[in-house]
Amino acid sequence: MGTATGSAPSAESASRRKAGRPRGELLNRSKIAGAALRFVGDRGYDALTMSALAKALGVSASALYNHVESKQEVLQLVQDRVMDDVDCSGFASQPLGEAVRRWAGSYRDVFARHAPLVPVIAVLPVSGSPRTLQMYEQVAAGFARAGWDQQRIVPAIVALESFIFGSALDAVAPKDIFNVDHAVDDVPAFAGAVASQRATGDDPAQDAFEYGLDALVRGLLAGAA
Amino acid sequence: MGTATGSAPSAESASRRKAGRPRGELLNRSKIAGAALRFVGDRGYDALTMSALAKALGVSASALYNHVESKQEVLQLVQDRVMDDVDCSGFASQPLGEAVRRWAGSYRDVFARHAPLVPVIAVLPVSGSPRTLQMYEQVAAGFARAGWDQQRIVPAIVALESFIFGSALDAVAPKDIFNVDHAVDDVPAFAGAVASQRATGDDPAQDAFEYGLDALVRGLLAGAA
DNA sequence: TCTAGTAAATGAACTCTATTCATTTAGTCG
DNA sequence: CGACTAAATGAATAGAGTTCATTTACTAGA
Repeated sequence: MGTATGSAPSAESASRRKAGRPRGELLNRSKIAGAALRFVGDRGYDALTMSALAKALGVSASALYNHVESKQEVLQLVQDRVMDDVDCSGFASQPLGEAVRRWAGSYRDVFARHAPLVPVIAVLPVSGSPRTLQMYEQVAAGFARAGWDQQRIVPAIVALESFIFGSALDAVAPKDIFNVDHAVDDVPAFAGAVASQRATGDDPAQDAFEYGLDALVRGLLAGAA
Repeated sequence: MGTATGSAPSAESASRRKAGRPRGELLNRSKIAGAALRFVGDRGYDALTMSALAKALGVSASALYNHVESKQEVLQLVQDRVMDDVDCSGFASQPLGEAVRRWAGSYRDVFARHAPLVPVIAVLPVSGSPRTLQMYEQVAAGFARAGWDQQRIVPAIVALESFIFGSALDAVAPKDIFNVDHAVDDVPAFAGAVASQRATGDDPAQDAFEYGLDALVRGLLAGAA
C-alpha cells in the first residue's frame, strides 16, 4: 500500500530515450492515476481501457500490472484524486448547515462528472484512499465542533453520502427520463406531478437535489439540536 | 422500442395465435426476464452472462437476440420485475410519513439484493417499465392525497429515490469499510466518530439508512405542511 | 571491474464477454 | 403445394482484462 504515493512529479524530462524497452522508472501509481484522470476527462469512462490508458502513457498494457493489481485499482486511484475537488472549506468557518450544503453540492457535482466511480466507491474501504480519509476528517471535525453527539456523526455522514451518490447518478440520467406522454391515462397522479414539475422549468435532477438536501439537512439538524 | 412492449404476461403457454412460430414458442421476453431473475437469485449478477442465461433457458446465446436488443435490455426487464417486491401498500391507507417509511425500507432492501441494477436504473427511462410506472403512480397518488403541492411531488420522490439507491449501494459495502485503525492519529475526529458508532453495535449501513430516512422524511413533511 | 540480483517493460497468448451473421428449421398464409 | 417469415442455431468476430516467459537495464556486493 504505502509505496511512496507522494511521487516526484518532475524528473521525467531528461532521459535517454532509446528505442529500448525497459529503463529506469517509467511508470508509477501516481503517474497512472494522473493519466487515468486526464484520460477520462478527455475521452470518458467508456474509452478507459487498460490498453488505451497504457498507450496514453506510452507503455504496454501489461506494464500497468507491475504497479497496479487490476483495473478496479486504477479506478480507486482516480477516485482518491477526484476527492481533491470536493469543497470542505466550509467546515472550518461556517455554521454547520451552510458547510454541509456547500460540501454536499460540490461532492455531488464531482461525482456527476465521475458517475462510473459511484459503484466503485461503494465497495471501497477508506483504508486505501488517503485524501478521502482526510475529507472525512474535516467533515467529522465540523460536526464535532458543532457539538454533535459522537454516535450520530458517522450515520449522518453516511446518510448524506448516500443521498449524494444517488443524486450524482440521477444527475447523469437522460433529461426526459420521466416522459410519460404515452401512458398519461394509466398513471394520472404521477403524470400530473411530472407535468407540474416540468412547468417550473427547473432541471428535475437539480431541483430534486436541492430540495432533498435542504430537507435532509433540516431534518438532521432538527433531530440533533 | 416499439416492438410490442405491451407484453401479455399470461397467454404464453399453449396459444400459438400469431403468425409463424417454429416449434411451439421456446422463448419470449417474459420467459427471459423470469429466467434472469431466477438466475441472479441463484448464482448472482457476476455469473449472469448471455451464454449462461441462454443455457439456463435451454437455448443458444444468439437466440436471446431475437427477443432482446442487448444485455442491458435483459437487465431492464429484471429491473421491472423486481419492482413488484417493493411495498407500496401504505400509500392507500396509512398517513404519508408511515407509508413513505415502509415504501422506502422495502425499496432499499430490494435493491440491496439487486445492487448491480442501481447504475442501470439510473439511466433508464420509465417508459419501458410498466410496473415501475405503476409504483410511481401509487406513490404520487399518496402524496397528492396527503395534500401536497403538485410541483413538489416529483422532486420529493426523486430525492427519496436518490437516498434509497445510495443506501442500497452502501448496504452491500464491506462491513469494515470504515476501518481506520491504521491511521487513527491522522484523523482523530473521524476515528472517534467511527469508534463511537461501532460501540452502539448497530450495523452502520442500517443505522445510517434509518437515521437518514427519518431525517429526510421529517424534513420533507416539515417543509410541505 | 565483474557478477548476480532485481525491478520493470514487452508482446504474445489466454480466457471471457457481448454481439453478429449466414444458414437452417418449422410453422402459416395465399 | 409453395412462398414467406419468425425463430433458433453454431460458428465467427471483436474487444476486454489479465497472465507469463522473456528481455532489458540498473544496482549492489565481492
